[in-house]
Amino acid sequence: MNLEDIARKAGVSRSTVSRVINNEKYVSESVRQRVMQVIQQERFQPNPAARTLVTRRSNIIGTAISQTTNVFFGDNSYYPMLLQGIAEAINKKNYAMLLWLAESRDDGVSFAERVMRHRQADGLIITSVRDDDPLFNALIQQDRRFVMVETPPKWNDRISFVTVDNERAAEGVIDHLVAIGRRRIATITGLMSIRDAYDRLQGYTRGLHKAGLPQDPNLIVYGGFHRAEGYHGMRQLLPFQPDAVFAGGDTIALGVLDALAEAGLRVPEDVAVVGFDDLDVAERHSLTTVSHSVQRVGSTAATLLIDLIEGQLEHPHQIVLPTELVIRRSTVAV
Amino acid sequence: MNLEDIARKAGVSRSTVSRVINNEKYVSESVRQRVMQVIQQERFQPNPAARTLVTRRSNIIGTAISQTTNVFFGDNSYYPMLLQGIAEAINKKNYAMLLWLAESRDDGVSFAERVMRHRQADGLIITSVRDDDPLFNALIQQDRRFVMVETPPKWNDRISFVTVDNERAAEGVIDHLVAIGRRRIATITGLMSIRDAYDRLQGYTRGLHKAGLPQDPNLIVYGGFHRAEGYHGMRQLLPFQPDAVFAGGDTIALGVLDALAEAGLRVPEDVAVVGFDDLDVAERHSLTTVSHSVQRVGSTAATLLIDLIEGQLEHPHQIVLPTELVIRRSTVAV
DNA sequence: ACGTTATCTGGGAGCGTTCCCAGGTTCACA
DNA sequence: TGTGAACCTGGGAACGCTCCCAGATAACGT
Repeated sequence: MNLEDIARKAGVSRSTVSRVINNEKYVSESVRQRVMQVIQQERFQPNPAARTLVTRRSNIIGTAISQTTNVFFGDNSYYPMLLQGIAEAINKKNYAMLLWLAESRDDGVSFAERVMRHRQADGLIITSVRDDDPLFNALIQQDRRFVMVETPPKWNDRISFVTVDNERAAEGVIDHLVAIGRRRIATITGLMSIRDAYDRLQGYTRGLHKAGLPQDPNLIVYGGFHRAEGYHGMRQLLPFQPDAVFAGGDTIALGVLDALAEAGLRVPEDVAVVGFDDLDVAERHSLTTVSHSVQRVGSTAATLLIDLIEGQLEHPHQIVLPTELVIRRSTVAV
Repeated sequence: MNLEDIARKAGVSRSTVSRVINNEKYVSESVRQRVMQVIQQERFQPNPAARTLVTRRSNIIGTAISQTTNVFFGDNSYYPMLLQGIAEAINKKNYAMLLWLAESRDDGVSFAERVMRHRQADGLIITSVRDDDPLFNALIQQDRRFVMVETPPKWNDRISFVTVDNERAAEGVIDHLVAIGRRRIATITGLMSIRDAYDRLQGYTRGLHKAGLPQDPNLIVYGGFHRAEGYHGMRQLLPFQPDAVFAGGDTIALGVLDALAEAGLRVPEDVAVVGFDDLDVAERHSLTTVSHSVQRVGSTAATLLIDLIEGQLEHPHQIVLPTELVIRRSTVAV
């Protein structure tokens, strides 16, 4: 069943059917009605491949999450929330989403290669990219259209991205901790090869400086975004008796709470804890955290990408979303 | 850049380039080398739309998750795990995945309509379908190829699906609870309109019957798969003093634990708790549960679908994966 | 009445592949 | 040396759309 068939049944030409389907003007009302009826009756849907072939648009955008298995799910609802946000925006614009998840073990074909190989998408959303990410580099090299969630590895003003002001937000965290009287403020960072994590550390440093507090290297632990890393990080910090810990991500903070509970320390009386991202677990654990609506980041990124694709926005375009410090019982007892 | 361009540069014909790309025989080694070199040098990749147009294959499979926002993430890592499993299988076969997530509010276009509209996928994986699911019905009506994860609403031997033997597994749970001396065994079910939940309840009933225990209607609470529903369900059960609770899903079980903790009851001494699915949270909460590797369900479904698409398997095909009762501290104290 | 313009309709060309067939060469074997 | 099979290569046709142009008809102002 194709345009020609519909045309025959409606007693018009292929072109006219195409006009009706694409809602173009210059079709008389009576003809439009007749064609519509045939289309509905036959449950006709135009072949997307043929359409894509000529328009060079698939109305599909791709999302590539280049993280290993264990990060995607688990405590970490970051990616599901991001996906949900992307899906929302996409639906609104009548696009579809192609999803690639990296695996821990790459059997032969690398993740980047796999993503690059399928070229059906009009554009890509990528996230959690490291400095040396092969996908990132391949995209640039082959001049493919993409938007990053979070800040690009090396600041590059030719890249479009959506992020939050990590540095300023982190600084705000320190302000808060100082305000509630903490002086030995530690931090456990996320992966330093991810720009956001790095920026949060910068904010931490600036916050301490501003408050006139000394920076003790013993109070900085470099880690990753996993709960286990938060746990071990905190155990490493314990001997140095911090009275507050700023975790570079909520999942890390959960690990911190685990370690503190195990050590018999009270939160927030003995140690105040702050996270980042405001994942749904944060509320459940009464965790003070920096909120920036991960879903909103996702939908913003998708909307941006689609606007770029449709030429309604100039490339590159960069968006910094606001953050908000949500104060819960992990820093201020009720 | 297309086949013809490559052909010209390599001094051969379009057809020959096509043969090289598709790794067909009847191409001399020297020509193959020459063409390959040009392809690599130009970083040529064939246009997927054109290819799809003629082959009627996109090498894309779709996954539709028709659940509202709040189920997708949160405590519930079920879907992310499923996706990861699907992604693994898909990667292996060199397919890509199109993902649709339902939203809570449908703005105009329904979820089913949206999924049906995009016809790029060679087949679909659908999950968490209710009795009256419009997507389910539309797929059948329009004769689209699909595989269900979990048992179809009404047993229909024309549908391909992957599931576990929910009834038998649930029965095994009751056997275990009886074996550790429990007599007042309650259950909180998932959504009854989802077949799996219904089957688990059947297994519960059969288990009680087999053990010669009376079935007390007060000990059955009909709910949904959310943590909050587990919590409220348990509060509803408290007056009837059950000594064990079989939750129709791990997320429900978490809610049960919340309510028990709040009521000051000990697990498992006062009340034993069992879940279903063995999500990663189960281990963290030492929850006895029925394990069936959600990831494996996902990869099995994807593999099945691809085999059906490629004609290596007859449609319909139905797979029941094994389950295993994982005993942890929520039923047996150490 | 006649141009001029807006409205409507149809058909050819082309998007970039794969598939099929025809023709040419090479090779094994009688 | 002839003959059939296997091997290799090229070009036309088709997949189902959109885009462009040409032509027909209606509407309008002078």
